[in-house]
Amino acid sequence: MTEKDDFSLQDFLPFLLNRAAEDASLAFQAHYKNRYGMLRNEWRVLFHLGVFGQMTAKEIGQRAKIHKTKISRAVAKLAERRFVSRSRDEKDRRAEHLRLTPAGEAAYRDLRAEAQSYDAQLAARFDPQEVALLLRMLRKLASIEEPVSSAPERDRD
Amino acid sequence: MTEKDDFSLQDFLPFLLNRAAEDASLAFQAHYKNRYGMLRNEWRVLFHLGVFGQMTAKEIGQRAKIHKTKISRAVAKLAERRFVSRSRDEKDRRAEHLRLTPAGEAAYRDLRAEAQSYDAQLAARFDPQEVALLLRMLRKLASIEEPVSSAPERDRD
DNA sequence: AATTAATAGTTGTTTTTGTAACTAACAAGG
DNA sequence: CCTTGTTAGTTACAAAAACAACTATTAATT
Repeated sequence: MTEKDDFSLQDFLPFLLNRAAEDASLAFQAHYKNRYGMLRNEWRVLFHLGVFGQMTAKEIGQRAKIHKTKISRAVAKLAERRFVSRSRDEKDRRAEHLRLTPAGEAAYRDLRAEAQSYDAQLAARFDPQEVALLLRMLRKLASIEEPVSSAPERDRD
Repeated sequence: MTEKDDFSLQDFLPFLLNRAAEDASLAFQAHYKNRYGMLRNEWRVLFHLGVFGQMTAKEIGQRAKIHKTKISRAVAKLAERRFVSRSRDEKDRRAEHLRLTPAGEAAYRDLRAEAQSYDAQLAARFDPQEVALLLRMLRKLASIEEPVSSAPERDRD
């Protein structure tokens, strides 16, 4: 319609990123929410443990940039549902090592499969090299270091 | 770190998009939050009114894909602070036309300037044609129609 | 060793959000 | 008109997030 000036909301990156994130998350959200009653931070913690194996809450927080309060509550919920188990570090008894239980592993594998197929579905809407660029740009915006798989990244899976 | 399988969180679009959106929104958020005590939905409503002029809550909701409840609360807050004024539609007395007050216009212009300079700052981290592609992809993911430039305008909804 | 500072994680309290039920106005069919 | 259905917007209540204060343990300073 008639815009009053040259500013366009649809070109404003923070706005667009939030909208795209919301829309793109919706379908996946339904899975972890309906199937496992998980919250956003819970699947994030679950996935970090699934991908990286044993970690402390602090390490998850650093890697995912999630505040310790959120991690703590997400872990409490996951532990209550026997998806993660905790064990104190003997050297530093403040720290707690977290890992998935077999039930947690199962949930992770299930959701990971969903994630992969959903991701493929999203990516299929674009050319592969466009997707690669999108990922690189998003990682840069999110201050996530590039995966150091091999030489300068070119292709992914 | 040693990943246990071929799944990578940093390549998972919903995750990446959320992370990028959070990070990219942080600096701008500080402005509307600290300067005007606004919430996310409040600046969205303010911007829609600033960009498009008079609108009803329903129209804002459709355009921004924000639920009417959120709009209602955001408008109530903005009206309370005398940033927007409301007037009933005489033909349909359910509908309410919203518009910015002079104070609202001033806040909008101020925040718009912030938005533009912040956006330019973000965009400067990439090549212009990369940014254009990013915007196009994000709009597609967010189901936002392309801004009318070459193609004839298409009326939806 | 005693004091102070720092760190890992938790808990409590206040805001914000999400969901659904609600009111008021209009619309259509009988 | 009168029922039934729809729409615009609000409100109430439950769920979740944000922020800050707290405990327990370790590290640093004197």
